[in-house]
Amino acid sequence: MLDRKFIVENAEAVKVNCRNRGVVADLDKLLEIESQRRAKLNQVQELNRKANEVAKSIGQTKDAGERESRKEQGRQLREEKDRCQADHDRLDQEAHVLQCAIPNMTHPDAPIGSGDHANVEVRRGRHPVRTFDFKPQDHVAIGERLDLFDLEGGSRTTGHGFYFLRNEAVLLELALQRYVLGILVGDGFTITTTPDLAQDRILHGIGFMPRGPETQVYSIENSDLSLVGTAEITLGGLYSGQTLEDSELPLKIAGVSHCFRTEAGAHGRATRGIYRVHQFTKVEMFAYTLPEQSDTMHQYLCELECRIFDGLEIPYRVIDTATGDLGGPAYRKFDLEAWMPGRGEAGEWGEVTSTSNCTDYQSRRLDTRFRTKGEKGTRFVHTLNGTAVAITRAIIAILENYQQADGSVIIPEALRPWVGKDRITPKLAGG
RNA sequence: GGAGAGGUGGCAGAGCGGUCUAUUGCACUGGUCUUGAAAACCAGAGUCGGGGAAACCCGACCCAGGGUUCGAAUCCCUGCCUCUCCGCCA
Repeated sequence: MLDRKFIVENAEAVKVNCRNRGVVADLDKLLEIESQRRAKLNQVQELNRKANEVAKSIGQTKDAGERESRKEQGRQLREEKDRCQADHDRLDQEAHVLQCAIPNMTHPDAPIGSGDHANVEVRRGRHPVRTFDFKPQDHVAIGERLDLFDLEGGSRTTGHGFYFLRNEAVLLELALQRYVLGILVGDGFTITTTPDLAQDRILHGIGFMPRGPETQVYSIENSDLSLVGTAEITLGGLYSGQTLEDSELPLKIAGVSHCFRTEAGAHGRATRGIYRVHQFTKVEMFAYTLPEQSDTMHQYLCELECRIFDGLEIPYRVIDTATGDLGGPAYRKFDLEAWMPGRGEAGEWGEVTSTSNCTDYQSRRLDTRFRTKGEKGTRFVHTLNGTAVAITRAIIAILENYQQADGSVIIPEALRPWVGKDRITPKLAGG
């Protein structure tokens, strides 16, 4: 969320930003409520001051009658204060709801607009799109032929959108994790495995909406817990309420977790196979930085994602996401879209990773601050997140790009140490 | 799961209804002294919010949330967390 004082002082810029992002927010109402709240706050503080004064004087008063009359005065002041406080709290709550609906400000270089045409391709991966001398198949057909997924089994036990990985696909999942973790450790990340559940207030802070008809996540009944849609939630919540030292920033953490998403309202061609599923494994990168470091860190995370896919020798392009497609917390977002030759009529780009700079939007709600030595007070850290690897999407990219005319799939060299073979071939019938 | 102990400033650790504006020590910052440093001495110092050009003033904060009271770090209730012991378990 944005700072309330900032909103009041920059109302016009905030309005323009909402318009660019296609967000409807009642800013005028917020400004009105906020000014009422300020007035109430002053009343509360004044009444408190008076009541404190009275309470203090009673201890020093010897005369019994005088004490009684002061007590009565104190009682009345506190009662009046409580009424004002209740008014204030109600206004504060109202303002908070409106405030939460306002998206982050936007990086000046982010393209303005919405839809695919507005997004800008900023670079391509090192490996060009491969040309096939046969009609490439999609991952569903490849997986079926090589016995790599059981979609029906997932559907039977759990429901549509769930799956079993089988055979080499399991090894691929583990190999991908091991491959990126090696890179991340080498780059100074602290690697972690995270809880797959988090408290609703943490989900809120990150920008998710647990519970309610619009929710993107699954919630646990009779608790304040939800399954995480990404480790961004737990990694971002990790220092909630904490004050870090400026000397320990930037902090680079990676987390391996399962991701659970309801994907409410997402249907169509792209739901085929394991492209859009309700559960998958992901290695997520997260960074806490000083405000002046976040732009550089964002570029770095994007380059790291590129390095990971270049290392897998998969063609991709990088997209600078336009304002209309940015989620609420993001100040700027880059997506990596891998070439998926089996998709659509003649192949399509499909999102495989994404990295966002959320500036202080999340840290303000989660109350994650930093202290600068020699400086008074604290400031909010900047938070950034990026996908190191989302297993299912990466598997799709591998299978479709590495498929061979004979029906086999070559294992990317970078993964062979952990898969233990260089090619997936059809299983022998009856084997 | 059972029993017990405890959560107070960066850390250690007092306070048990109004002299708390939270004692004290260590660490920290500035100053005096010194060629420099150490020691000693003096002073200062938290966070959030409100007001102010500023000096500064005001409110809130002793794990969290409720309650009692004119007044709560202190008393009562609930929750969370930590530690010790026992049981159980991968």
